[in-house]
Amino acid sequence: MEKIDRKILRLLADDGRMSYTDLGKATGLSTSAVHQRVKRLEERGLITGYGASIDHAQAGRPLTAFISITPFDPAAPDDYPDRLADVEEIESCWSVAGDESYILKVRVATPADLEALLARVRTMANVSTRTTIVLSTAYENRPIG
Amino acid sequence: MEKIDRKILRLLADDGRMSYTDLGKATGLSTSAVHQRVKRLEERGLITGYGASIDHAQAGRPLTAFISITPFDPAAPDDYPDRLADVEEIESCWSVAGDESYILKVRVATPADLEALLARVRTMANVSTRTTIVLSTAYENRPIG
DNA sequence: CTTGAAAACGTACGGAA
DNA sequence: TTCCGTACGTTTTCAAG
Repeated sequence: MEKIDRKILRLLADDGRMSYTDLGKATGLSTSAVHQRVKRLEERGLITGYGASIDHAQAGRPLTAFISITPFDPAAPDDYPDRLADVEEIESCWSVAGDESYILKVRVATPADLEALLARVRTMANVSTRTTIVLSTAYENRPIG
Repeated sequence: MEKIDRKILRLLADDGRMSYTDLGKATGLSTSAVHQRVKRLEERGLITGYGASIDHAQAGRPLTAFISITPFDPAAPDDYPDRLADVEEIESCWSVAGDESYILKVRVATPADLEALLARVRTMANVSTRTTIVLSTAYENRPIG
């Protein structure tokens, strides 16, 4: 991939609403040229979508936590993401190599909600859990060069 | 906060480029009414920004990892986020309550890059590290209702 | 919240380097 | 190919009611 495309990705990661006009000025291309490049980046799947960043604390979910899960039954099928997909408190789900099998990132309103969520996760997925509470977020989802 | 604002947040989290026209149709408001609401949500800091989601694997950083860090000196000042802010491989930095003090989420191209990054983090911050490699991302930064 | 009007933007297409 | 200019419809934006 090319230098200008990288720059476009960086700019759009930083401000997904930047106009093609401004993208053009920033890259030294015409509006239509950047437009074509962005469309191509979308088609090739390099840009997977656009989203707004929400202040979840202000939006009613001030408590963030990581839940690491370990299956009770080592022979159990690895379909945790599917089984947990409907749990809206779960923001992210990674399969990992390490002490545990999966890591979930969750957002809830109160400790009581976290407790209830943990109970749900444990019974839905038949796993043991280890929870790490987030005290503060220094930065999150920074655009990466 | 109100039901319609919640809906707007959800829609924009899902598609940060949705037009005010479409937001209006989805919420039953006029274009300018949603426009005003969105601007107010931005001013109040509920919407902190807009971004494009990048396929980092395709963009040259296929390897994601979590690095948990523990200070060697328990009396050391808690300025790790600042000290590490210039390290572009670090996408997120959380202060946590648990076995460790901070969790970093990083993206690199190769295991060798991860090795070099770990060395940098250890010396820059005078910490010990525990690394968890991400095998696959089931979902990440899902919009939360 | 609505209307309304001007400016800016997205988008498609033909042609040039 | 990739890029540029033009042209048209749509969207954004900002008053004022």
